[in-house]
Amino acid sequence: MPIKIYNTLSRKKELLQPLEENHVKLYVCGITSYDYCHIGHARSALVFDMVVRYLRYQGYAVTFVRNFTDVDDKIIARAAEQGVEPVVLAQRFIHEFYTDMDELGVLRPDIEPRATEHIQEMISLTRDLIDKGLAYPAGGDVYYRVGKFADYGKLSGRNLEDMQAGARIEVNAQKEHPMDFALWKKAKPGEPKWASPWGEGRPGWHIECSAMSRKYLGDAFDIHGGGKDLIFPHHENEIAQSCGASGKSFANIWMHHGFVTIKDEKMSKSLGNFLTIRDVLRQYPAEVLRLFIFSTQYRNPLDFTENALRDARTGLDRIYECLAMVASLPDGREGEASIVLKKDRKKLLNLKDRFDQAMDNDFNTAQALGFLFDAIKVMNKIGRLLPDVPAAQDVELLQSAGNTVQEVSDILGVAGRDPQQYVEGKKKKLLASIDISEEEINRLIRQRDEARKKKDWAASDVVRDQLLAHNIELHDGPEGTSWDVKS
RNA sequence: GGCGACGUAGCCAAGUGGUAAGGCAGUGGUCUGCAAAACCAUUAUUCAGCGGUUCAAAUCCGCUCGUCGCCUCCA
Repeated sequence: MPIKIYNTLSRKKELLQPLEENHVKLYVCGITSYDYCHIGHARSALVFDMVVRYLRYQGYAVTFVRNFTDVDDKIIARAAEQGVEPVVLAQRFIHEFYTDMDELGVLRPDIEPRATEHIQEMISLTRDLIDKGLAYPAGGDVYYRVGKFADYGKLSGRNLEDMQAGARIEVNAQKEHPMDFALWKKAKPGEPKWASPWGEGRPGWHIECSAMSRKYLGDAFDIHGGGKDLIFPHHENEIAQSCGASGKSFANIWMHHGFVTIKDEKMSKSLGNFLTIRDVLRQYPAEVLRLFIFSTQYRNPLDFTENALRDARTGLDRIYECLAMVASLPDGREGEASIVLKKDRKKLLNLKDRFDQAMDNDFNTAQALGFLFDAIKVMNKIGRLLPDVPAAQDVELLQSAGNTVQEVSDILGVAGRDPQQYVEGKKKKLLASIDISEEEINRLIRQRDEARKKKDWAASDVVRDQLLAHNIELHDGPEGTSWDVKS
């Protein structure tokens, strides 16, 4: 099945047709490492993690490059505040980033280039642009001449005139045009600097992605991704640089994911409404966060609420509980009649196809999850209806559906733990949170049983309420009374 | 001011021309001494509003209202 991806450049869904047969080359803009990462960064990492996993599952070889911006104004400013060297600060937060990514179970990209290790490539790209008349040095800086690049504004759907009308850009006397942007910045005292044909300085932000994507993926590659906020100016400028220098096309498909919002407003440092990844991970396991992120299609905004996270946790429990049920199924017997309805059997057999279809349609994880939960509902129903000696074909159906659930969950990076251990582990964790011993619970249950035998319901209910006060709930079943910690 | 996205049940969210997936919550049922839990079933004559195109529209077109984003560093 062909995979369709929404391309920001054409504003349409397009067929993924890799330049190289069966090999997808993907470049994603990574973080500027000067602080802990927030949930928005987690969405970016998780979305592309899912994309890479899905493409590989569909048989593509994927070369995935994601950079680190480790020299930049914000890093320099923050380092100065803290009285450390910028490189030290950048290195520290790259380390913190890895801690978060590992906790989230994000697969490492194949190549993770750092800006400071590619200064020569940036200088040479800048020189190419000057040679072509697309850039000019001015007072130790080098600027890109946007007016010379005909397609400038094509990605973000703007033109130079409109942008100037509402521009809040400080006028820089050195620039020929207010929208010209820096490829190279002259060093100020005390800042990190490298030698260049234009004097000591450091690269501009946009040039690093052009230089590093060219080095590792070539002039043209398949997919370039990032958050919607990078469309302008970052990606627009990358296109101007890369296409300008190579005279060829650059990335074929531009993928941009939506923001994480809080109370429907973009999460950002300036608004002060951001949550770091570790803030959230303290309260919810990574798999819950993943399920939350994938509960909406990647291009839509995603509002962060306690309620949404709780829903995600309930959903994760459902997946694990279903898988645990399948794992504890008895052996079936050949020749027994099936109790499974034809339409339910079909639903289970079609799960993989439906999942793939949703994912092929611009990675519609929300729809894919809908199909997954639909199948789980059917599996639970069958599991409950199954007689003590079930038909072999019914057991096989559930086991095969369980395998499919496991397989598609892996693509989303959820349900990676042993389901029976998960269910037990959850119980243990709840057990640790109660203030009563198991002996005491069992003693009270025996006491209640005595009362119940005498049909002394009042006394029986007193015990039940007593246990409930300790968050213990009782289940009276045909085989006696069991108990659970209320979640 | 320019450009763009979005508006589907109490909440979240699919659906992109053929008569509204899924989840959470709610309601009913099974079970129970009564409960709880679990499971089963069920929940939008209707898709912000108004017009238009069409045999047929949540889906296409136009206008209105509302929300958000980009135009400055930002995932």
